[in-house]
Amino acid sequence: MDENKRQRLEKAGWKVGTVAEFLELSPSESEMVEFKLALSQQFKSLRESQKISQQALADKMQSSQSRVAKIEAGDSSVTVDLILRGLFSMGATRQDIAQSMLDS
Amino acid sequence: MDENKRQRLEKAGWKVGTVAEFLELSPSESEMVEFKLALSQQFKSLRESQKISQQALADKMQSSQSRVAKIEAGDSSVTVDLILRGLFSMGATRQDIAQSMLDS
DNA sequence: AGCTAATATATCAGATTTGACATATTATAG
DNA sequence: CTATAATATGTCAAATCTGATATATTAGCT
Repeated sequence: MDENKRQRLEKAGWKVGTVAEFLELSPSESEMVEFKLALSQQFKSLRESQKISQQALADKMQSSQSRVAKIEAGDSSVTVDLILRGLFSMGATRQDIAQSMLDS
Repeated sequence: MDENKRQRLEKAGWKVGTVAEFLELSPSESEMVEFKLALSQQFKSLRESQKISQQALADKMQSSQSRVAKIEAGDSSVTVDLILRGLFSMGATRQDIAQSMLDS
């Protein structure tokens, strides 16, 4: 956001800041959120590249379609463990995951 | 394990196989275990390199000394999320973690 | 338009994980 | 050896996460 816009918004009574500030996340909490989001995105693109439905993937990873949808939606009720389980179930390797973390 | 030893052990009535086979882990489960172990090790060496006690780290990451010990012991009751929380609390970056995953 | 597969969203009981705590064991220093 | 700090291990109630289920919404097709 440019400085002009920020000043206009603040003059109009809006609190302006980062998402992390708004949610009152500590630095390490922010990192966690970003990390999880990066994994979610890798998860979604990997599934799409394999052209399988959420249901098919759910079966493969022994979960449910709704959980897969939540993973891809970045739902806060999803753990990194579950996302990783999915990635590995799709055949991703440790290297794939590390590489994608470096890229994103 | 070399083939000779395997044959001797099997003759003696021992089941011989990988840890994964013994624990009846699917390939993706094995990957998860390895992944977690790699993170645990990074966690432990990072803490030791920073020369802080488990208790001090527990305070920093808002956990408890016993949980930190369990993380470093590779206890199965520990999630990747918790390990990551610790790593980020110690100042590790996404890049640090990815890099260490590639190395290990 | 309709039809249908795919995806999203909400809820919840059961399962798992957590921090806290107690206590045991192991280092490390004097 | 004896303190004592650090680490390990076990337990458990409370918090969190999960798969299942139902249902809503969207996408793709004729």
